[in-house]
Amino acid sequence: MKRIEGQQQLYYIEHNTIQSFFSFDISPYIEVFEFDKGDFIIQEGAEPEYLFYMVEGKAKLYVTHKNGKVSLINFLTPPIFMGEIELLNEEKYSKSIQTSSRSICIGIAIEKCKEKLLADAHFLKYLCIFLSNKSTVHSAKYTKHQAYPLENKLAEFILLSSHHDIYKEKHTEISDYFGVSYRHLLHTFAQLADAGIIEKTKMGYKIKSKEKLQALADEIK
Amino acid sequence: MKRIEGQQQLYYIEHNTIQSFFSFDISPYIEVFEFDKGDFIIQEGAEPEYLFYMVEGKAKLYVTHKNGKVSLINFLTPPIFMGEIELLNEEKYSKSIQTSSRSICIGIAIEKCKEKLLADAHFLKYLCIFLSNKSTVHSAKYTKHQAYPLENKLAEFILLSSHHDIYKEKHTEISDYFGVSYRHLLHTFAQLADAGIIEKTKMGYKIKSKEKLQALADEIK
DNA sequence: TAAATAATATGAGATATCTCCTATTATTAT
DNA sequence: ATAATAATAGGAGATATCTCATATTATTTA
Repeated sequence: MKRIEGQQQLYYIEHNTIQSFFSFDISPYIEVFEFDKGDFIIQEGAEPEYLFYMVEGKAKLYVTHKNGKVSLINFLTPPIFMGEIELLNEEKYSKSIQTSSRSICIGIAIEKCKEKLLADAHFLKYLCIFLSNKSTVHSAKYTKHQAYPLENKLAEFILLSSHHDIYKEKHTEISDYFGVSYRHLLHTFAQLADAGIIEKTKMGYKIKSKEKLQALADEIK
Repeated sequence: MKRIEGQQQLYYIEHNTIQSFFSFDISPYIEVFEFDKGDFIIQEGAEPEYLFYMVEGKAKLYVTHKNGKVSLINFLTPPIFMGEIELLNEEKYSKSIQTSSRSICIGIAIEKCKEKLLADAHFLKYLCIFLSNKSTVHSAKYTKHQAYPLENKLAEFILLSSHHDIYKEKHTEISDYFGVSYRHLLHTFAQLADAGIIEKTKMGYKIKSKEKLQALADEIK
């Protein structure tokens, strides 16, 4: 992680709509950070210092369980706020956020302007909408995940994350995301391949029948 | 469902802190409703009319899946806002809320004061905190549920919902809540009974070993 | 460039959970 | 009070998913 300053810092601030969320001048309170691939933006248990707004890159939200199991809760893509929960409550970070590619985040120093933020109706309204959407998406995902077997959820996911009919995500990551074992994920891929719906190639999995994949995905609400 | 008016209406308004969430006089916009056991406060697909604040009673939040399966997402207990998501976004209700006992809700007519609400920093701050807590709880529940077998989650639930070491919830409801089949829930109860941890009586299940139950629950993060 | 680490792959057997079926007992509505 | 409906109960067999073990192949790091 490193601070970005000067000309480059200005670039990121001006090319993003960060100011539009606030009704006061936010510039005195912001810093721009660059995170390398694999860096942690936020670490479970650490003291919150910044409200982050990711403008470039890709990250993953994790939680660690007592039994050592790690759950990948979500993929985070810009533009997105991170650490807003800790802004609202006096708590340490309860989850980790790790980049999966080089990322740029605008950081708003919490200590310096928490009070201003929490009195700004414009910002709060935006934050409410953000939180409520998050809650909707989350709740949909949750009910889905408990009501359908992996085959259906995977079909939906393959359709969403493939490019030009090629799927090439990391199995280790995706098994975490779905909260299933690596082994079972592979089983399910093999199952889809056996049914002639996808095919394994050097490049990744090739979608052979979008219709059948869609039919499986459509069984989900 | 029936409107409560006059003296009784005043009672409910004054004995609750509803005014404290707003920085303007909310009284012109509110009505008090009484719902009988089993009534729907909110129905999936209906047009949002009120932001509800439940002050008495008990309710359940449901979603219906395409495949007909119904998931009990949560138990709602006062004081709690309901329909706040639909206040923030232009959407129909996406879930149903059904009372499980006679309930009293204060309803705030959305149409009449949506704009005032969304400009009130005091209310918005409270709503942000409410939404963020909801999100935290929800996310904890979600990751828990996908990382542990029913036995552990049930142990935790029995400890939480028993009174004087007697557990007596409806199996049908609880199997929905955990998103498992009724059959499997019974299996798991039988399993705990076989292990001598609980015992079935006419009154409900009696906890024989709080320690063992706690040990099972403690395996969860 | 060798060694270490992470990701992929697959077999075998165990466990958690599901569906379908069939009875019995409470509760609710006519 | 009777019929209808909802809740409880448990058997049997299927399926989804897990754990553990073991190789092979990429990718990263010293």
